[in-house]
Amino acid sequence: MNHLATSATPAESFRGCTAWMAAQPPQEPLLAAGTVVHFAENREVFAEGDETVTFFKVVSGVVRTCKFLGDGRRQIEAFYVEGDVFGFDAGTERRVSAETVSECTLISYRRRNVDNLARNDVAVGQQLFEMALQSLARAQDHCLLLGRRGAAEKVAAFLLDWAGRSDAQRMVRLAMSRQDIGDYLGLTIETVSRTLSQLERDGIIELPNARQVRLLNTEALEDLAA
Amino acid sequence: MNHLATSATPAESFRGCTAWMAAQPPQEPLLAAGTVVHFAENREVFAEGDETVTFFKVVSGVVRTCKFLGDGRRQIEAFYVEGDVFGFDAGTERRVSAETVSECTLISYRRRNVDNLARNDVAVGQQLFEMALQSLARAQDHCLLLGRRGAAEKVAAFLLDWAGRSDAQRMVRLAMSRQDIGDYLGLTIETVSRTLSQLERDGIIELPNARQVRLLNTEALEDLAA
DNA sequence: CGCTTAATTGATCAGGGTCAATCGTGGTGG
DNA sequence: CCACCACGATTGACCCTGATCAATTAAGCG
Repeated sequence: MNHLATSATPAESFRGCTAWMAAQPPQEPLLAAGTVVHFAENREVFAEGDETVTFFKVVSGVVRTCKFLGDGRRQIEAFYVEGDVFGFDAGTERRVSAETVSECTLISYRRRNVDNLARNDVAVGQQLFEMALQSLARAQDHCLLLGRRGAAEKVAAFLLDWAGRSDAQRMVRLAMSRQDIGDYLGLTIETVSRTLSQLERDGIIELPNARQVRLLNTEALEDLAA
Repeated sequence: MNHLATSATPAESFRGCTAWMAAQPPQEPLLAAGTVVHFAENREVFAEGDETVTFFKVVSGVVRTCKFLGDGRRQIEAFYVEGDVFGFDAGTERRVSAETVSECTLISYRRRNVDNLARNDVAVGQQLFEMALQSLARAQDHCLLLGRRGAAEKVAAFLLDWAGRSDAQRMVRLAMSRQDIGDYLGLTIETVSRTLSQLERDGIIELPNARQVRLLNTEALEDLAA
């Protein structure tokens, strides 16, 4: 069932030093306390079906959450980068798996501790709620992408999304493989590759190497992403 | 922009009697007060871009939430039936539109009133949070469906989903048109229709009429939905 | 420097979309 | 009461996008 390197036990990648961030700004009481954990590339953070006892904030690296079909087909729900929070789930059981795309440093929060926090501070509950709605909005956008867009539109939207997260907006560094991109967009690696090549031939992007994309004509991309 | 009958102003369909449900069970303090509103079939409840001031609970009828692309392509995010709550949104602006599939009775709640409630009662915040996570889980399942499943799998999953909501689980009554089903599953009406016909030819379902489906072989459906 | 794995490119195929004709049904009015 | 109409659903013929299968190239890495 597990398609990842199985050598990564939680214990191995765990660097369990509790991080008390006393200097945390007051608008983030929620994140005042947590445990720093470290993962190598392509490791499982948690799996669908696991009991939900923690959630995470990304300090560095990129995380993907995904679901699997019986025959191995995979749908990546979302990518999370520095500052993003993931690992909320309805009920007590994980509805998605989470895996590291690159080497990652995360902060792990015990759900129960945060529940206690929320009991004492309504603002914390408010903040949790907002983060859940944020995830919901992303998932809804993703549905539109998956259900109603063609390959070129999907890839264009994907590039623009990552350009937005990148500081040097013209040069996008992709942390993930073509397989990851395909599984996020509901395409095969071949189609992703061909579409990128076509965009390059059209002079809309440039591909110095497989993991870097220079956006030459953002407007054309936006037209495609419509 | 508005593809629906434009004759339905909020005022028209509004039957603004405040509903104080004193006998409401204690586990639902959130829903203790609201305003009953009534809508005809195929009317807009709210539109993408509207300011978010309310959310809704379905008393009777079916509601769809959806997003549109510039050229009219539509993706239905979810259907809501009796007891479901919809209309949460991150920020102050609607990210989806909501429309009635059938004639509907809803209860409308002012966000602000509920915020006040939540300030006094942590359990209310908790409940809001759970409902948001519920929506998130549904959206994630939907992404997997849209991104990684074929037409037959999509239709089978759809039928099973509605069989679950129906009391007479063998006989599923579809409240929505083929167009709605297509826009939910990321298919055309023709493909939906063809797939249903094929399932009937295979002896898996029976179609007494366009809006009713009898499930003859649930197991085969579940195999398809995998 | 060869080995392994990821990415690209090409040839072919199939699932689902598009366009168009027909069928069915429910509503309306003569 | 029934003929007609309008609209939704079904069915058929054909096409196109993206998947599949296969070969080649490129890029880390020991």
